[in-house]
Amino acid sequence: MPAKAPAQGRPRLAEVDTRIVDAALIEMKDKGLTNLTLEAVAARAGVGRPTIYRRYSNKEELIRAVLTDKVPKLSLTETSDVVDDLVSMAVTFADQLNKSGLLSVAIAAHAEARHNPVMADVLKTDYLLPRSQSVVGAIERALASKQFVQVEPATVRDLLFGPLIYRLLVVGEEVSPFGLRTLAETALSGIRTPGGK
Amino acid sequence: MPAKAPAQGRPRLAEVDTRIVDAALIEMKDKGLTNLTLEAVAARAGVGRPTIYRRYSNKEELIRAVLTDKVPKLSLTETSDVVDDLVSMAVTFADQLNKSGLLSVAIAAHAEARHNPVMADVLKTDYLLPRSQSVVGAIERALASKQFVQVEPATVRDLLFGPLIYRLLVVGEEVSPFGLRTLAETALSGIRTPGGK
Amino acid sequence: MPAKAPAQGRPRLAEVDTRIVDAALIEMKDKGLTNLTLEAVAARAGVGRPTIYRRYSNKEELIRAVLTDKVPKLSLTETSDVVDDLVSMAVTFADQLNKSGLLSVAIAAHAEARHNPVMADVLKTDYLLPRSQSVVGAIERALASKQFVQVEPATVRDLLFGPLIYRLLVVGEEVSPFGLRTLAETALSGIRTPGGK
Amino acid sequence: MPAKAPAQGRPRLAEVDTRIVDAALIEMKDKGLTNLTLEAVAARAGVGRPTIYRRYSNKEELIRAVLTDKVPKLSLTETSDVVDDLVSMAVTFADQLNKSGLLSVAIAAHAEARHNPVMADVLKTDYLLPRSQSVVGAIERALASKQFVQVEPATVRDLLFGPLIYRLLVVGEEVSPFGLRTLAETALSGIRTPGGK
DNA sequence: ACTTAAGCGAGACGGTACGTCTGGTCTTAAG
DNA sequence: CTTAAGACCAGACGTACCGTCTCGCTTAAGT
Repeated sequence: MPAKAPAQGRPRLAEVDTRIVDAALIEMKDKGLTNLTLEAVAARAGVGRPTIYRRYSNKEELIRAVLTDKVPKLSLTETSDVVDDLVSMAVTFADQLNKSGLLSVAIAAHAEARHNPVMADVLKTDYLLPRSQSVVGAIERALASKQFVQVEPATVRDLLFGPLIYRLLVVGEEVSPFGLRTLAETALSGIRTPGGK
Repeated sequence: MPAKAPAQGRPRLAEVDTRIVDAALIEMKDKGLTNLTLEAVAARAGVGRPTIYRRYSNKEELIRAVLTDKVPKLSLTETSDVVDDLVSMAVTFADQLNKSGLLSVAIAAHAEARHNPVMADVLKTDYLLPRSQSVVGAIERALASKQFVQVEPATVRDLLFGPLIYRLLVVGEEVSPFGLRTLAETALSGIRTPGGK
Repeated sequence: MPAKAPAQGRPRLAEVDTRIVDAALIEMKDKGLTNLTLEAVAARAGVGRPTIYRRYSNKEELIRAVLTDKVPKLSLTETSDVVDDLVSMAVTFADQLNKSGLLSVAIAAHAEARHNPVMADVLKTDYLLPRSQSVVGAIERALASKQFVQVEPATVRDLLFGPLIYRLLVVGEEVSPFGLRTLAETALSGIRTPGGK
Repeated sequence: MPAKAPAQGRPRLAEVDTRIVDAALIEMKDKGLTNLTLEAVAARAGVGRPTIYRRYSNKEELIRAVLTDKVPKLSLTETSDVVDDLVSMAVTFADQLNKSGLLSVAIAAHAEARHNPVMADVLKTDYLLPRSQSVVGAIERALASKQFVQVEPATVRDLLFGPLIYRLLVVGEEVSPFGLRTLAETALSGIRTPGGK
């Protein structure tokens, strides 16, 4: 979300907002976070550099906006099988993240966050927090319905997302959604209660 | 490994090699890959910038050298319990990687590799390949001894490392080796054969 | 004269132009053309290095600007005595050139021009051409008024400036304007018509 | 003249001396003093850079050597006409200097000397001093024989060399020895005694 | 309808880092 | 001790971006 415009004067063009974020996304996918230049973003968006800075006070803020706007939401379809809901959510998310080209951006942002408090805050506030709602809810529902043996919710989260992200990151592009689903199911199989459906 | 020096003329000082790589490691941990400057590396190493370029033709090559030299080797202790060997190896590796500050460097390198064929090659050649030997060997031994149900070796790898890396990356610093071990064991529990010790 | 700024965008600060050329002049006098560094010019002018390159694409262009802006014009006072006008002009010019510290710069530029077509063009276009107007005019007036025996204008020019420049160059700093005047008059005495006033 | 070699050990190759100075001369003519690099001299001479530094402690010393070795001596042919001897000497010298390509080197050295005491000393000691012997002698003989009106010897020198050097420097390459002679004779004509031959 | 505050593209500005080149010094192996 | 080769530190080169700052112009909202 860009910094908000003052009330007076000419209003900002909404179209410019989207041109900037779209251009930034393409540039990130092309060049990576390291080699991302606002100059190229501005050129691709057909915009002056100050027009970007008017909205985002620095590169981090722009990255934040891209992550916020473009990373897929976690879509939770609630069926009778709680565990299957979890798996579907995680697989869909990982696959979309990978296909959209944002996987590497998100991962690079996490790495950057280690040395960069601003980026850490960006991630926590705009990336993880809004997404953890769905995940934690679904996990707690699964735990409550005794689908899982007694484990920490964080453990479920790590078993669910860890292998998916790791495989996508290490292997590269070509991973089928089916393979991902199998992997996620296998990862969770160790903590499923024997009687669970 | 730096570009090799010619046979003739004054030989390169080995000490300079190590000063450069050590300084680079510290700078990476301090600033992150994105904000790594060879100027700062040179200053910290007490070396002229051209002396770095004599060894590494660009930033990527230097990062390659750091990853090659400084990322811990996978130390495999062979006991009677093959699965425990695997877990120990992975936990030790992940913990060392995290504690040494190289986790974020390695992860950022993976993200970078998505857009940068040179970096992709660096990772494949100098990072993954030499380490996969031990892992693949141990996994195949575990499979052969029927400790695991019949799965792809890659699945074992992803279940083993995925959750560990994911947790360290997402959570941040403070994860105890004990917590890591529990996580890894839980991840593998789903593919262990019932009768296996 | 700096490369002209585009019409659009923020206009260049005229003050920066003068700060750069003034700083360059001081540096040239201090260090000589050989040891002139744009880094030092930029520092003295309180300006970033790219700001200089925006105006002058290289060192030669900057030197051209200094020669164009700072070398004294030939001031011709027209009295009844045409020859005295010539002498005054030459002596004043040589003395100012020497005192301003630009003598060595101009001479070094001439030497450089032997190997450097760009510099040769700089000299011809910005240094000699605009100054030759006055000289040629005055010489032709002197020839027309029969003050001189019949000689080439170029001969007059060389007799007039040659000894002055040579003395200043070879001897060094301390030459009085009076000595210069005597020298110039002596040089021309050989071509003056006997009856001439 | 290079710094003298120690008595002990392997003697220096005399051939290396000449290869260096010859290469330096060619490079100077090609590139000018400003762009002269010892690297290029060494390469052209087929010699290591330290081999040059062993003989000449810096660039100035090498230039000194070239000026000393390669600038033509003033050859004074003593005939009955003292003034004609002077003119011949000056014209021959200027013409050779020009044709050898060393004119610009010598001039650049003079300009450099303004800011560089070492170069000033080089010129005074190795260039001007050994040559002024002949000139001063010839001038004093001319003065003694009443060929000239009473003037300073320095004035004669400046009238003689000034116009020649100036013309060669300003005009460029194509000046005939005959034109030079005429110019020199004209310059001196103003101080010749009426009765002189 | 007219003022006014801000948006906008372009590009200047002081900096910082890049990757390269040279200067003068030093170190090696071979002679 | 000399030689050719080449490493070493230092520092300048010309270029690319950064984040900020004007400029001339356009565009709404509020008088």
